[in-house]
Amino acid sequence: MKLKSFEHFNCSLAQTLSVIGEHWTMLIIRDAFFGLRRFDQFQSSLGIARNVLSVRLKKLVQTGVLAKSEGPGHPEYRLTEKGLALQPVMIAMTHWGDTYLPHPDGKRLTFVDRKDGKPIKPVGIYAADGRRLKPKEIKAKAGPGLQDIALFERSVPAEGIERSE
Amino acid sequence: MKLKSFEHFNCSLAQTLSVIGEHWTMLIIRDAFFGLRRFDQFQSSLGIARNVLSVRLKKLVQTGVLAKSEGPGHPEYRLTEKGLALQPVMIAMTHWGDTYLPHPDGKRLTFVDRKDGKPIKPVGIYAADGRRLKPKEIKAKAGPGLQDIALFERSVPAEGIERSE
DNA sequence: ATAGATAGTTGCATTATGAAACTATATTAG
DNA sequence: CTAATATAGTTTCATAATGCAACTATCTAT
Repeated sequence: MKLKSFEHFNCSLAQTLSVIGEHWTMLIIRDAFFGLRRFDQFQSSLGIARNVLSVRLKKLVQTGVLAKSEGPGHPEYRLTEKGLALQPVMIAMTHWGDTYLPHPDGKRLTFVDRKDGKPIKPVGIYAADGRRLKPKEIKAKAGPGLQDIALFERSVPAEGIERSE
Repeated sequence: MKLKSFEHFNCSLAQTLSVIGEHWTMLIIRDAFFGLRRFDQFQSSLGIARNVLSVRLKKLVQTGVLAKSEGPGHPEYRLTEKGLALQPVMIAMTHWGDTYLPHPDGKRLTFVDRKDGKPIKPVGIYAADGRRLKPKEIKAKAGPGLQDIALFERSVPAEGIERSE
């Protein structure tokens, strides 16, 4: 009765969750984005149990999200390109929290373009021509990799994402 | 020794995770996006244990992500506006999985603009003028709600997101 | 070489999950 | 209206994951 893994789902979201979906993992990645690199930095920043941190870091290295420095000196963990690519996920989640679970005093963090200091465009879904799309203005289409289309087919005309015929 | 909650962190990402970060929760939300509404639909779609599903649904209703139908008839769970606003999170995660944990046969799903059927703009971070920004082209600035700036201050000059001076 | 700091590992108590059986409510068939 | 079935949970129990503290090992500085 192991904790059920999501890897068997043919679903990119489930695949992603199997890598970053465990307790603490996203917060470790956030810390890495903010420059933390060493075991004790993560540990004291998060208050995570050391054994759990150990397991999480190992898996993140194994899945290629973090790279562990080799050679002499204390180990350091840094985001790989694959890990850096999680930035939109992190910012989307942060933005949702800012909006729906806000701090009473106002925004905690703002993300700005380093070049000119202007805030980034709000996270969201945009059409090819740049229009901002609302949840129900989007459809999902099955691609070649969707073999087990059971769920997709079973879906009734959808709430938010209508399936394509 | 309860499972540690993230609510005490003054961090919008942690707040978000305290709502959607538990095992199974994001997949339930995905199913809701694809139109599933009833207990047994979620259960058989995911293969989740019924007691766990029960707990998850209760919490999602309590946090306002899902709304449970009242009155007679079998209960139905639907995304609220707050829940629909998780779409960018879901799509960002799906996109990352498509890119870095792909199915051998190709993309599983494509999201398209319902109006013209064209694929949406790739999920990412965009500058105010529309330029696509890479991870390291972004800085984080502390806002008024960031009272405990310990972590933020401790952060060394950052990997991916440089903190503002 | 020694002392302290950093990076883990080990062992144990508790909580959360997985699975199956059980109960309760709602719907359908007769 | 009643009986049968479907749906929506709850309960119980075994196991795995987490939290915590103590321990060991490795690295760094003096």
